[in-house]
Amino acid sequence: MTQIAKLTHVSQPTVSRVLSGSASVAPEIRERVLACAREHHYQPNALARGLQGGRTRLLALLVPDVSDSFSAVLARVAEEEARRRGCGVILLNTGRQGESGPACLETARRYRADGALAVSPGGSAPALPDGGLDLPVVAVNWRAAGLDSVYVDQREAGAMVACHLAERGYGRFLFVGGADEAKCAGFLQALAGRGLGGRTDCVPDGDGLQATLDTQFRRHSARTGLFAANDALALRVLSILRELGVPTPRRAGVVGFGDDCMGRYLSPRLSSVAQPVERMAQQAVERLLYRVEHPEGEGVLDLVLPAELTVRESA
Amino acid sequence: MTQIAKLTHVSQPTVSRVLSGSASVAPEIRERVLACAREHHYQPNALARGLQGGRTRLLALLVPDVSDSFSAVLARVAEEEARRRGCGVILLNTGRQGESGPACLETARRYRADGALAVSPGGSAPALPDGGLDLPVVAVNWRAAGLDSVYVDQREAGAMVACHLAERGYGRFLFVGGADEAKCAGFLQALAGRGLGGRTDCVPDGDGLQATLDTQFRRHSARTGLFAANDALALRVLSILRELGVPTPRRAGVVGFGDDCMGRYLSPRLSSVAQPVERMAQQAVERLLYRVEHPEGEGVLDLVLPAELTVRESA
DNA sequence: TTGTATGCGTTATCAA
DNA sequence: TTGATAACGCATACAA
Repeated sequence: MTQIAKLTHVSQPTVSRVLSGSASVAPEIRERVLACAREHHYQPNALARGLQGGRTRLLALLVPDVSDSFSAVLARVAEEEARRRGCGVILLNTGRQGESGPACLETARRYRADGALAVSPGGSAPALPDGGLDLPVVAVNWRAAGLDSVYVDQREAGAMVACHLAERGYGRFLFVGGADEAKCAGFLQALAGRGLGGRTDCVPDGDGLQATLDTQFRRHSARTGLFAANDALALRVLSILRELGVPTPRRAGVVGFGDDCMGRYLSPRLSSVAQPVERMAQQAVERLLYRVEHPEGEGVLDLVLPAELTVRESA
Repeated sequence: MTQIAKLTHVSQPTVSRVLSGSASVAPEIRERVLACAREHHYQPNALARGLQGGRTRLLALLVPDVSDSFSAVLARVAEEEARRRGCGVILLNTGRQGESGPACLETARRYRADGALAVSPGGSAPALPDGGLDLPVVAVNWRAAGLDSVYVDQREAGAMVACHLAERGYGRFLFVGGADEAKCAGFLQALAGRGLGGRTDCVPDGDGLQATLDTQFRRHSARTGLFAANDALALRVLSILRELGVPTPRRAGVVGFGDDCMGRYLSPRLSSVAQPVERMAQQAVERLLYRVEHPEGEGVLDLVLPAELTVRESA
């Protein structure tokens, strides 16, 4: 700006006023300054702006691992939306167990991010520090007490899957994944509600999965509906069932979660719970920026978006 | 720092010297300052640092779309590596055709990023501006003339696939994807080199894919080897072949690229070209930081990493 | 409508 | 070893 000021024979603040449009400037001066700025490819220094004003127009995106497909889509949409609104996004991987969470938050704070979008590892644990946050945070895909949250109700999603499988005539049910997940609870609860509680089981992900499923299918002859915690896991399950010679969906029905593994091109085409990731990302960014602009706003957003069960062939 | 200076009865520059370790300070003062800084959860202001020194310790990551699996993995590894070295990463989606490239670069420049990692849309087109860059850039996954580049040789990968398919006894060959891609050229060239040039064809991705493949398999009875430009496309191809009743891998062999769609859990398990994404990311970050620290360094890095063909059942 | 002066939080340069 | 002072690029308060 100082450069441009000299070249156009005005003061630096005047250049600032022209470029930021913060005050009215004589038309001829305005033109002269704008022309000069363009000619010299002037780009405002966001660091200086952030230092002077309180606002950096930088948003932190905290995800356990961007390379999982939910986070990846979230990252794309959130960044695009943020950029559309003049903000930059600083990406931070907190680790699958949230182990790098503290280090990530430190980084976000060093750059004085105006706010943060936070996806929780495991979909429910915090990964946020003990002390109160000193910047606005919107929780994405989990419900954080006292924090704005945008998420789908995984309990309900689990229940939805349970109903679907029950209606399809499966008489036994397996949840594949962490027993502590909300969708597992919803799944089991809904089945119990239908008097099917005794016919359910929960099998953990891991190397022993094939053996576990083998045992299950040897022991029980009933048609079994399986709900996998995510699509990648659902693929493994399908693969295992194939090896075990269990016909799908006749003997075993499989439903995935996330609808992100190209399910419609598999064989059998994978039924899966689809989440409105794009909408979550947009809503989260919108809310975050609202918070940034209205620091003393009250009330906590609790936005529950609906998941949809995409029924294909696998169940 | 000014705060801490007052509380510890020293000057602000002394606090700076303690916290940045840039000069020696009397042990007792050092301890006092450090204790005070910890107590008050002091975090250095990266904006001020960036403004004063020339370095922001901010890296820009330019990808066409973080939600494609290559970019997603790259983003994770690059960010982790960057953070390990004290740098933040600002994420920018340039668009599948690179349409937002200019806007992204502007953003990167506004934040005075020390350098950028750039993945090209389409794997070969630039997405970089006409004028010379004013910041160090490392091209990832494509070879950029005059720029440090880290990539796998897609021509060679294509040739590798061609050899594999030929050896497996396929007598006709199809590349599915953009005919302008390097791997397509390598694929066709290798086949021509084996005297099989007349038995090849290139079919574009798109809605007409099923019809095109149908025609191909009606017209030619030879066993056909197909090479898909990426794994997602390979899945579609497998799905189409299934509908067409073409047995895989007997009548048609399919090889994907990227090895990212859980190929080992499909049926048939997908053979695919695996890329060393992690190594590319690490090497790229390392080189970029080297450039940042040695601005006048000469020579251009041209690091070609080997791709590997993971042979499974589909071909 | 414009210019002068000041401050944002750091690091660097100089003296003491 | 320490402190006073300036500078980075910008926005704002105030005066003209």
